Amino acid sequence: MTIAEVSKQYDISADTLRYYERIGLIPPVPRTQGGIRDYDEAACKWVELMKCLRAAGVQIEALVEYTALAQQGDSTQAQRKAILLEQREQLEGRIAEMQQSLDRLNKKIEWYDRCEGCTINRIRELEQQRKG
Amino acid sequence: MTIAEVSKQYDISADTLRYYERIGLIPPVPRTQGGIRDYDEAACKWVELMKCLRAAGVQIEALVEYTALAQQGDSTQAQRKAILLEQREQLEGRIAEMQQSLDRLNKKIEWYDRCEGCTINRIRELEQQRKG
DNA sequence: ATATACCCTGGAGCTTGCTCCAAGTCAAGG
DNA sequence: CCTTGACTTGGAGCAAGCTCCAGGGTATAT
Repeated sequence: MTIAEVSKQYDISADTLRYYERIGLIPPVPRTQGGIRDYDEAACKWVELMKCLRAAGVQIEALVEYTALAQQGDSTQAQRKAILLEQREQLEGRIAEMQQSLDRLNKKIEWYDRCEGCTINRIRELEQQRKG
Repeated sequence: MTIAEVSKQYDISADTLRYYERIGLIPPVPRTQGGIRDYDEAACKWVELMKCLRAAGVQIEALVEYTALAQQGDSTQAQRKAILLEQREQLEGRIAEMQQSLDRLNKKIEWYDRCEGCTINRIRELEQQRKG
């Protein structure tokens, strides 16, 4: 698969794919004898995993470390697992935080719903600003 | 309340608090006659709300717009509500995406659990790389 | 009054994560 | 062979969101 095809399939720009490889977020991609990237299935899977974890806000640094360890083979399994556990914890934390913010947002929206079209709005708004 | 106290209470740097006011993410904070910020309850509430929504990844731009509208009074309620609805939708989307990534991460971790301490690790790792 | 600690503004600098570009190479059609 | 278009690298540029700093004002204690 060429970089353009992978780019299209996973909706990641070719520049970003090259960038990811450059910084070690994905392992070196196989090349044709002419030096052109030729993504195999393993490379594609890696791209897809990284896209997924990056979308969740996992820091590139942690993923780079994970990728580097994976390339060093078997003996690094425990370390790799530790990274995943750490990232899972952080991700769970972020999700919980976002859930709280969502609740907060819902309450704000409910308040707007209740006051819609009512002439006392301004007073309530002032109250809102003053005590909650 | 001085900026240092607010900074401590909400765990936001004084620089960031000034920055937020500068860009209009929070409305102008009351000042002493000497020109020093003196946060009142309304200002603190605003800080707290913005901290919450920012932590959830809501774009500063949308929050700035919301704050600007709020300062224009009553007539902007519908617009403010529209912003919140839009941001809620985006937030729900991000949470769902992160939940998927979490599931993915959990599967990866389970795989490490299953293979822990087993000599066939390397083979499975290769299989993993090749087909899953 | 002067030392010390905190506050002010405006603007420059930094980090993360891309994104774009120049100059050159590779590959497939005519 | 030559054109056309996609691919290559290294490095510069960019956007968001802070973070830091110089130069100066304020406030409180001695």
